[in-house]
Amino acid sequence: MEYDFQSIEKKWQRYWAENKTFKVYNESSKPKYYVLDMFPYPSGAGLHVGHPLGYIASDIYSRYMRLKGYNVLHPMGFDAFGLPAEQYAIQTGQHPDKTTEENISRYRRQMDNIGFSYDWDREVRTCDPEYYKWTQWAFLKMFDAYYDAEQDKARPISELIGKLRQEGKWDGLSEREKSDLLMNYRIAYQGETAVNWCPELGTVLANDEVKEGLSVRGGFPVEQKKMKQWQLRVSAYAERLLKGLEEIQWSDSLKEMQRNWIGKSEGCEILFKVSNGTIDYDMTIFTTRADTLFGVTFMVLAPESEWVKRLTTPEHKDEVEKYIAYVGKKTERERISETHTVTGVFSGSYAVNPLSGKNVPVWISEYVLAGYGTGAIMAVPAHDSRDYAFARKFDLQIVPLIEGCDVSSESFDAKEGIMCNSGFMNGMSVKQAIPAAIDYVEGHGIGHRKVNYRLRDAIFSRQRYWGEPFPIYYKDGIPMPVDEADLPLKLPEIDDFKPTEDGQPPLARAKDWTYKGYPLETSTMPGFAGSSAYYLRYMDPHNCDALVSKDANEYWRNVDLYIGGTEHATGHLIYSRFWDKFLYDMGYVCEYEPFRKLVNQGMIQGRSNFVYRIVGKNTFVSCGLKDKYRTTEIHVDINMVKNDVLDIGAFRKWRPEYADAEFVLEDGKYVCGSAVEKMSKSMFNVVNPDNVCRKYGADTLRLYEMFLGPIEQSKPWNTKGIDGVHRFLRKFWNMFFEGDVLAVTDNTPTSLELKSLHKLIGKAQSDIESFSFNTTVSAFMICINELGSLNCRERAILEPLVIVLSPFAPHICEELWERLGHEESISYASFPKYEEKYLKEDTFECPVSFNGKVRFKLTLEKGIPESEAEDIVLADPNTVHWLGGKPVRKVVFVPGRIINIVF
RNA sequence: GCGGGUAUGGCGUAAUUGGUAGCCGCGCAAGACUUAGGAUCUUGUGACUUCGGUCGUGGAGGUUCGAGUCCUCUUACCCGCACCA
Repeated sequence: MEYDFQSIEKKWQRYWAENKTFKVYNESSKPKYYVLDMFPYPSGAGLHVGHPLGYIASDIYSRYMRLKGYNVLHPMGFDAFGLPAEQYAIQTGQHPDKTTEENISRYRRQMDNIGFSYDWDREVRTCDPEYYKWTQWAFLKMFDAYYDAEQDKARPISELIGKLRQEGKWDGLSEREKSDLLMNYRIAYQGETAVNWCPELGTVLANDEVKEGLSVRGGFPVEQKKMKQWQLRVSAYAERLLKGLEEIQWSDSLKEMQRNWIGKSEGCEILFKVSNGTIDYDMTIFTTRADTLFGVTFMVLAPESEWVKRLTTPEHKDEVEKYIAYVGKKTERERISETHTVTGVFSGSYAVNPLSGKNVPVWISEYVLAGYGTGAIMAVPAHDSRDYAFARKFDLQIVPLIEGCDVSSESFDAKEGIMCNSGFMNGMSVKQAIPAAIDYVEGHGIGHRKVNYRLRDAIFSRQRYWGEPFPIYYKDGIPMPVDEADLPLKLPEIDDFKPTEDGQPPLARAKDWTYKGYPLETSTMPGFAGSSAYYLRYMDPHNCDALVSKDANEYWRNVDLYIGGTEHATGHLIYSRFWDKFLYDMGYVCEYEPFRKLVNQGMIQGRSNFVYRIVGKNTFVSCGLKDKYRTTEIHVDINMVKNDVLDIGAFRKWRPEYADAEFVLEDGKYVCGSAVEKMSKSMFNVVNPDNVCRKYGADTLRLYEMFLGPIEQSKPWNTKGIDGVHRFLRKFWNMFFEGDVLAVTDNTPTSLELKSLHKLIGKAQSDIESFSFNTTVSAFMICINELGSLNCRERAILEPLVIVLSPFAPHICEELWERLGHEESISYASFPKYEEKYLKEDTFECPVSFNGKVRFKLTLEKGIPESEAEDIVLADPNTVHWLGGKPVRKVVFVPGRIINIVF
């Protein structure tokens, strides 16, 4: 009987939708399991074969856990606010709402084609007012909270006001003073800092939205600018975000990425007396190398540091101002690319080294960052390469502090060796000197221990339209929260999505954008706002009274398995953990880590094809001959290329300018060049899963994507092996039929058949649980080959087989399940029990090798029970009694293993 | 520069976690059935070989009776961070 995957898949996709097979309830006697995918941003390009990789894996796991008897929450939604839809709106005037809606339905259609087992009744969309009501709600809660350092958690701001009142710092303040004071404490606060300003996008960006000085979305230059922005006090959670990593099952690399991003460094703050000749100040710097204090030969301030003004002496004023202006003009990108050019200027002031008492000059240089530490450093050129480069350029003194180190051509940065030139530290090793120096500094009142984090507060406002409006209005310029009862504060309609002529965000165009007669905030929230707590909303998506009810939250708790890409390592995955911890502090949720286990699926790269056009001509040269000409490489649509051979007819039709193109062929063919690149529309290398489904079916696509290799590995898409997987499914299908009739018997299976089945069950179980889906697929193929050659037709074998395969290839399995006479969906079946006893053989040979030379075989007699196998002594004492000079006592037979020799 | 990872046939990969290296699939070769094959089935397929064997998991050492797996050094590639004091 023919395996008609198209009608089978259509039939079951409809059946699942109509019967709500995968609807999941919050009440169940079963244990819960929560499997989550990172929800997609619905872009205009649609899904390509890379997207479903993680979705297929999570779907397999969900289906598997259902069969294992769990109540599985497996939802899907859309991260629908964001820049691309808005950029598109600006260009076309089309409302982002409309394009977003269209994109979502395309995504939905594509996902349905693959047969995912989502409970679509729980779908969330971040741009839906009923959803973003809770994003705004969380913001209000953060606005109304502060971080209590003593309890080490967030508390309502009313508690802080109580404390301030007791300390006499509250009563008598004006409204504005009160507001300004509280802004220094609120978790969500408005503050003026240097931000990443992207003029092209007309908005500020968070640190994780900027890479190499360019915006991640769009790749436009970004500059540093001081602006007043809404921010989230993520930095208050730095230590807890770091500690929490220890108890979650994420990959080491991902945890490491978060650790780096949080960037904890332990050191101390040290007070330096500085003087500009007329006034003396105390200036604080941060260092992790207090042991090098005796080698400090100059100080450096960041150009943006507030100390610059105070310490610039009149005779250096011109020069310093010129330098500051020069630095200020540079874009972030220029600053990064010119990292190795040393620039700086002398302020005219001097500082006193608190240990040696020597006067050292204070310089200003862009290599010191305003945002880290105190924006000022002590420079130890002998032991820091950056200070070294600076000292060499401006001819400053270099004092080595480690015996025998050579600083004639580079600094000695390693933390090893014996100290010298260092007063009381002389003779100590560096490892001893570091704590000794800190103790000394603390003991003499010139500084104190300090832990610094690289993690900054998250800039939370965007000067854009397509995002959540802030529930904030301004009463006489003082920011006030919108009443909770008035949420959601809906995004107003506007007719033009560009910023206003005077640089106001687009919301300033909205008519009547006011609340209680006062103007509302015109910025909107960033992309990560809506994605920070979406996993909580899935637990209770239709609740109008709470983000998630207490019952629902206590049942589902947190995500057991989260699958998604690494690209969110320092964005979403930090913010989401922060957001969750805040809600935990305030008692709204019961778990302080949102994602227990996280698996990163690798990227599926595209394989691009190129043609080579001779410069200035409309002639194209085949790849092997291209070196004989001056050519330019042009991406061609991979749909016009088969096995790297170009379909010339299709190419001529592709673009009008190629209609009369000419070709220089090799062996009568035009051979294209190829490369592995990111799958993207602009490189014409996108493989659409719809096409694969049409040609081979969703089950083949699912199996094939898993078969491609380990889930965490990145790999290029190639369709070469897909026929093999498809063939396997056809073979599987044919096992059930003789001609056009079902040929399944109720005979008792043979021991060989049972062995084959249980080998598969055992392997599938352990492999699925360790996410080795590629080896599971291999195991299926082996099993089907074995059973095929045994001409297996027994229901007792085939039925469990269908169940085991069903998480991977659900459509074909449902169809067979039904034909086997079952009325309920296979989702309600239970995973077959693995029975080791079927694997036992009557006789088996255990070859053992040692010394690389001698080999012998051990044969266990028929009928010897496993429990007695331990006591079997090797038959030939001359061969094995001595192994590497040690006597062999016994040989233990362990099922599934070859042999274990015990000495 | 710092951190993480990877390296196995022509290709994607596997190896019971220290125990017969190369499972499964692709590709390739031969054969069968065919008017035909980009269909299906069977068999073979790491290299060398004087057919006895020998060599073989990026490279060089080491531990071990035994190493793809553990340790040291080294090379190449991928990813992340990067004047973070």
